[in-house]
Amino acid sequence: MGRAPCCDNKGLKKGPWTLEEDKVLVDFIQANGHGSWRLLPKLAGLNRCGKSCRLRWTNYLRPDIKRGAFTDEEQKSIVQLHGIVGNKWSMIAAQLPGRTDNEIKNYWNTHLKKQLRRMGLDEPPPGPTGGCPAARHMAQWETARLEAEARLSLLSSSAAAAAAATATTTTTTSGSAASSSSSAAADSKPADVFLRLWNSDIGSSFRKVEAGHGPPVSSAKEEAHDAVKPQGDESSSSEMDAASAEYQMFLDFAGEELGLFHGRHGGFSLFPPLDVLSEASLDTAF
DNA sequence: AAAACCCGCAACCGCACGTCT
DNA sequence: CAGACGTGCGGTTGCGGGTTT
Repeated sequence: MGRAPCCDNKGLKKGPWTLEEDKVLVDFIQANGHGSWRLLPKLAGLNRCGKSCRLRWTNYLRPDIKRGAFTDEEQKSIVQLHGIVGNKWSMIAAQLPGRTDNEIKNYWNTHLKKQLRRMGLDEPPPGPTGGCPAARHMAQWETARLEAEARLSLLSSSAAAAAAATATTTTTTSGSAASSSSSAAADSKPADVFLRLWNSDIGSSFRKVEAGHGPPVSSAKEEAHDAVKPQGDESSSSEMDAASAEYQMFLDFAGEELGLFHGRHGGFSLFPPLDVLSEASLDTAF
């Protein structure tokens, strides 16, 4: 595809922004919005390329940017999300209000990477398909579990609310959340994907595994499993292997096929907006 | 006190993707 | 349908401040 070079215009200023430039940019955007970034510098009277303006605004000048040290909660979120989506900084940033992708990326590279190394965890190769398998699987498992629980809980409450409000309902909706979700399972809307998976054979096998062992595969076992086929430890039965494979199918299907764990424009969402979910649930449940 | 080194962060660069014509 | 354009993203670089020698 053809692609116009962006910042090759001679004479455009590069490097650190001055206070005056910042002020011009902020004033202009607050008055007019940013509109087309390419046109913005001309309209605002800045001798910068549009890309530079956008970067300055999104990473530094935006009023909703949270500055200062990352909290423990934020750190945990970053580590967990990184385990799931890899170096998808914008997706991670989307889960941390007020933080920019650039900030998170820098924080990861300068603090967390080192911290993990110090803790004896090898630095995971970035990306959903790489990394410490145990950490990644645990993070994915936890995400999938939370997602499913949230949906079940929402469906349950919305079904109850709708049943109370609508006495004329002919079809019975008083079943369990699972039965509600079963009807939802017939639908193929993205919001119901987790429930569909959760109620599938694959999902039920994982619920069984979780009930007995927590996450499907223990860290040590998984590490060994991934690195070299365990020789002495055959206690990891074929059942366990099958569960592990199904678990991976579950996550891969949700992630790869349906774009739940990644996607360029906000495809990843731990908890989609409630209104969207409730709407979809109500649509399909009733 | 000064040079060397280290570290964190802002900014740049180039690619990828979606939309428009 | 192909190419041009606009934008967003991730990786990398370079500068400035702090620390160590």
